[in-house]
Amino acid sequence: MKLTPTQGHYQTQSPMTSAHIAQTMTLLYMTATELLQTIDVELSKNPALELINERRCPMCGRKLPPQGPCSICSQPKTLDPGETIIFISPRDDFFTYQGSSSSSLEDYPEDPFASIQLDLPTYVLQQVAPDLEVNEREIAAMILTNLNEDGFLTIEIREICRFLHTLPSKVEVVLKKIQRCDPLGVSARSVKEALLAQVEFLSETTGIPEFVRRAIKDEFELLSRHQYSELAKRLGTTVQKVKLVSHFISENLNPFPARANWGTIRNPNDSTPNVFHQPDILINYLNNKPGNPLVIEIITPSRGTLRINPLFKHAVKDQIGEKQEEWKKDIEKASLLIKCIQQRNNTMRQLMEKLVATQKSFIIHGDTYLEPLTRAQVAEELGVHESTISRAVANKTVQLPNRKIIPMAMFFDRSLSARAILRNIIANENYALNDTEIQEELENLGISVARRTVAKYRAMEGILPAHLRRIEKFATT
DNA sequence: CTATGGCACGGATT
DNA sequence: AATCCGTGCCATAG
Repeated sequence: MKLTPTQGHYQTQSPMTSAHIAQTMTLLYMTATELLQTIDVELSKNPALELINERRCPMCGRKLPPQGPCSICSQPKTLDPGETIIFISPRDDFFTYQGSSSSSLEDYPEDPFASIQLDLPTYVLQQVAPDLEVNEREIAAMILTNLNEDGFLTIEIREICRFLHTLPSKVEVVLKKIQRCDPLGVSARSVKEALLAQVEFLSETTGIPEFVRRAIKDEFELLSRHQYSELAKRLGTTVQKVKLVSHFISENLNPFPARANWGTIRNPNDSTPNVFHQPDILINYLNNKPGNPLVIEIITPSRGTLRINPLFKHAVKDQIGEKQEEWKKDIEKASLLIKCIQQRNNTMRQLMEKLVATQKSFIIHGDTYLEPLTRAQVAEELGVHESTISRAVANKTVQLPNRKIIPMAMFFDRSLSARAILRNIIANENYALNDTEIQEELENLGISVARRTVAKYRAMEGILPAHLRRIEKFATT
């Protein structure tokens, strides 16, 4: 692994040991959430490692103001001068960050091709409709028309009551029904409520670890800050168990019901719930204004800055014999961890630079603009091994400016844009085109795929074959 | 007879 | 070495 000359930054790069490389690799695999957990583990068992309550830039180590990125390291650079701001962002507020939520979806440029998808209210309505009493319908309608883009209810229950002349208890009933629909927890009034709704639903089919409910219900604040020891105390249990709880939550629950992956294919009979982890990368427009440069925020979890405890380091000298050896090892391990985290940040940033440079229009304009890209290409351009990129991409998610959360691997999807165009062709067809005709149409647009492949794409998008579309879309009996 | 889906093969990707 | 993806061939449903 070699350093690229473009990195004019200040990391002190000492020669790498094999242990260093190995650990960097494992850290790369981890999502932000997992990384936080390993750091916590390390902190608790390694006395040489210390967390100081001070914001510092993870790249260069400068002190930072309470908010915002490092002014030096976030300078737009190299590939894309003046266009993209990219920085590593230390955060601790895991379940609560959401960028600034003021902007609504309408503000964003539409993908001219990606036009046909159900909007959230319709999609949910289709699911609840069979379960609703007649007099519950208008309540449901009102709830569903007052959701924001994350799927939260933006209106007070009593307002609904006043408007529809009904009882709060009635509204609650409908609300409960809606919350059981596909973006599980949709129509909740807070992250907390959304999570609880999801727990309720899951508990019917699978087991829920103990304390999960209580942790969310009563100690949500502590939970979202990952303050395990305090949490354990309050719940009257061990830190171990609390970690299990936290892990369960991040694996199985989604704090923002409608934000995950909305608008891609969704298969009603596919039982895997629409759950994604917290994003590891946030992409936004500067000041949330479309048209502004992109701001890439790479999340690195921390409540402060990690460093080697100077007192401990000092104390080593006074120790003798075995004890000293042991302590030295601790220091070594601690500094290794810190270096590896830096390395991880560095790799992630380089990767994102490349990714944004090539996939910018995808990020801004949507699926159809995805450029074909392989991990191998990126690896070569960055001069790192393929597996490094694979690891960096695996299991991570990215939140786009339109606030959808997508798996990072989507940047490498070979057929996404072809499928998006296919969707569009079918949306605009005048009669039900068969697969061969679609294939020709795609050929005209410069996409050559086999007829058989068209069928596959169609299936992936959940689009019916021609003869069935004829009945459904064009009522030609 | 035509349109589509299943299975399996081979090359690319991870 | 394992997996994914596009494709061709063939069976079958309409």
